[in-house]
Amino acid sequence: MPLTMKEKILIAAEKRVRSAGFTETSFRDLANDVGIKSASVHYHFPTKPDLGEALVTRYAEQFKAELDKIGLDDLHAALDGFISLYSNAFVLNESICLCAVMGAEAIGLPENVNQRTKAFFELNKAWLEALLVKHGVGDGGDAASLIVAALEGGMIVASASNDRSLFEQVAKAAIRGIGSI
Amino acid sequence: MPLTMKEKILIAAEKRVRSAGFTETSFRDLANDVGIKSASVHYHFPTKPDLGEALVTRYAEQFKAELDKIGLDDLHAALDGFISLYSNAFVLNESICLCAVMGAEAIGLPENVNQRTKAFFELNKAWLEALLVKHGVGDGGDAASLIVAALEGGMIVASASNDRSLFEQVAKAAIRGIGSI
DNA sequence: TGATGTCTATCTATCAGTAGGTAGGCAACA
DNA sequence: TGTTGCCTACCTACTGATAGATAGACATCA
Repeated sequence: MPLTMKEKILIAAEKRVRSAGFTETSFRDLANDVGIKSASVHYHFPTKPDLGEALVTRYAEQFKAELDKIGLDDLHAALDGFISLYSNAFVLNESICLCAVMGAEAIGLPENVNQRTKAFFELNKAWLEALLVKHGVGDGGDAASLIVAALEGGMIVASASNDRSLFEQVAKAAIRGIGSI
Repeated sequence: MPLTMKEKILIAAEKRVRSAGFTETSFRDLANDVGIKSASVHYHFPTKPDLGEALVTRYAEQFKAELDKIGLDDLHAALDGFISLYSNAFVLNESICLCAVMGAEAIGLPENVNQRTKAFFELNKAWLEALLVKHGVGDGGDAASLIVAALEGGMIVASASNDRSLFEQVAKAAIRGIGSI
């Protein structure tokens, strides 16, 4: 089945938002990307908050699908898999996690978008916490929060510094610190 | 000595950028904030990259001045002082760390701004690393990177979630994890 | 079968508002 | 007199959003 126009717009929007931010992403740019006019983008997403909400919802769903593929039996393999998801989401000079961008812009963003962003972070923490509890490591909650925050923050520091190794350093340190938290 | 107009503009700009982002901050808004016209703002900061660079430079200098006030002899007191700086920088629904915002927008920002943002992160890591080394804790570098990333990321997650306690949870977990990293 | 109505997805054209930036003038002050 | 700091007035480009039209698909009904 070929992509629907709605899906094409979301793909283009994700790319732009993850590299330039939500506010900097315009309906005209997206229209150009997919080969229609900006008025037609408004047909699919009446307002910008509508677009933002759909974008984060879709991102979280895809992320969840990837999480569900990770086996939980081997603690270290699972943690490696988790970090790989973040690592793949971070391409130097191209993109960082959609929700890191949305989170940083949060204060000026519509409430419906922030709610979806919050849900993304909760999804991640819940998955991690379940994994840690299953293996009797840490107290669960705190370690999970720390890891998610460190990975998101690590992406931002590494992106601003134009140095991918900074993200990898943070990711490794986060894993190594587990158990003592 | 009363504030110079340049200083007033920087204060207004910092407030706006930290709550709404750099791209969303306009010369007109700033002019309005300080009671002059936008053309006059251009007199002090010819272009937007000029403004951004001055903004981050000033922020880093002020942060460094605060860091220098923290005594290094007591490890835990020093860590508490460090985290307080971040904690004070984070006011729910009002502002997060300037460099968290700049870092998240980094890909679409002028290079001179990114360089200053990078310098801010390096400043923080160097201070932390020196503290940890002095007390023979951790291997220094990795733990310092993890803490900075976690604090920046913690602010973003907490801001998007509209829940300040998330930041505090991350901050505590980051400190507790020290030594094992 | 053919006419009628409705829905989808797009178009053109336009709106008011705002963006960053510039030219040139004016007044205070060293 | 020259510099500083601000002004008015303007420019071009772009923003999100809307109105109104249209072509084609499909379904209902005489």
